Amino acid sequence: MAKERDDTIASRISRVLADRIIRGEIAPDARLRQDHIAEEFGASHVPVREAFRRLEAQGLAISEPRRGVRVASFDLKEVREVAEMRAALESLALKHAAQHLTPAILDAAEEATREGDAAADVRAWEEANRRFHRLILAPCGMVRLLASIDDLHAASARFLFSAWQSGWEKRTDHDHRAILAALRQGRVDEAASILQKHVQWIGRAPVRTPSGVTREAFAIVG
Amino acid sequence: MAKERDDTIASRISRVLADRIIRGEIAPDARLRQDHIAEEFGASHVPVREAFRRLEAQGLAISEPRRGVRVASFDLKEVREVAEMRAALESLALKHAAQHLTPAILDAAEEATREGDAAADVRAWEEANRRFHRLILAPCGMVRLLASIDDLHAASARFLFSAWQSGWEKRTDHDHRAILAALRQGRVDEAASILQKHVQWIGRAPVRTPSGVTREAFAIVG
DNA sequence: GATTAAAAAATTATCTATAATTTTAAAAGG
DNA sequence: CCTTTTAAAATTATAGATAATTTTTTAATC
Repeated sequence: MAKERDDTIASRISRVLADRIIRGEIAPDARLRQDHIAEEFGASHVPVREAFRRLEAQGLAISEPRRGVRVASFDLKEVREVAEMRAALESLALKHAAQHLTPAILDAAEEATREGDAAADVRAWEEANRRFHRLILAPCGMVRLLASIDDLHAASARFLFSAWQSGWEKRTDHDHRAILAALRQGRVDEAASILQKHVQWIGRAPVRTPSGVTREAFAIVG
Repeated sequence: MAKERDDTIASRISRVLADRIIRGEIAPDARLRQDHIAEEFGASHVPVREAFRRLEAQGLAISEPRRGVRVASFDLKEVREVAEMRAALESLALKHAAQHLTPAILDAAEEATREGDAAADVRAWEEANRRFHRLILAPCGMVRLLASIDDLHAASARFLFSAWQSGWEKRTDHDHRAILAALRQGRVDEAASILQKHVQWIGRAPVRTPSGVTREAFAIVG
């Protein structure tokens, strides 16, 4: 088994912290204390601080000089912002990816859609959904664009896990199928157009806060 | 004058290095040696390493574990990629900014256009051009989107300075004026459409390499 | 009892020092 | 003379220590 990756301690810490923030294990506005994290990972704070800079760049943490780092908070406005950015960038990526899509890739994407439909919880659905998008977009081969889209997907997942802490109901993803159908027939613009609307669909879910109040939470569900 | 900003040594170093990379003072693929940089700034390598992580996130540097950091190289493909990303994101920003644009802002943008037309060298033109774009886009108030656009502008500037090391010729920016005219008349979609084509316009310039060979360089000139 | 002031504790930002790795230079062999 | 091997220098990555700042706690005052 691959025990040691060729990566640094800092990148490992940033990956684990990013994951925790996305999954909501660390709450928005919670402080990220470098010494505590360093101790947990059996490292010094130097790599921890480097990890912080990366989380900052990904929009997952906010750093204030001399006052430390805290988990970035978010609101409906930012959910909308991420949705629109995803719509713009993913449709761009799809237009370039289209010509490189093979039947095998489209089949894999269809399989991912089926897995998403069958998913029993949010986490499984998110994984399958992200895989679908990655599959049809990656062939564009635009490194920078794909990196930006990945960061936006991380933000999306965070919104989603925050809104649907529990109670996921299965549903058939008609958009994904319509996108695949259009791509199979070479109707690229139509596929991009469906994708654009698809990722802008914002779902609502009731959320019980610790204080017992029930408020409404929003998230991108595409 | 403001002697000390409320920011950290790491952010100061990252800003200075970013500037140098953008201006082409440090060549693509050149190694960034942490101890040397630390010494130059009278600091230790801890803040230097933090600065590296930020440059990495901005796409200005590439880090390979245990092998150090080097200035990111780029090619025509990436110039195109950045142009397309800018087209997608800037038109999105403009659509949202439009409703918040005031006559004062549009006048300031027109002034920036005039300054760009009158610019004697690339650097002055780039500064004015970036100001124009910032002015008409910032009112969208979408923090994340604007941050992404800023990073893309940095990349654009780098391409530009690399291509036009010398020999800038003045030209009247008809696109900027057409965009302003459309915005003044409330024709937002038309303005966004012109902007979209505008930033995808890729200019060509002959460049003499150190070895004496003359090749063609490409850059976004919008 | 709430508010302000002072002291203590915790935390950040940075530097100096050390081990591990990579790059460069030199030497040996074909 | 070119290739491979070995040794030296440079460089990265990390740890441990220290000064400065912020936060928390405790005490004092209104």
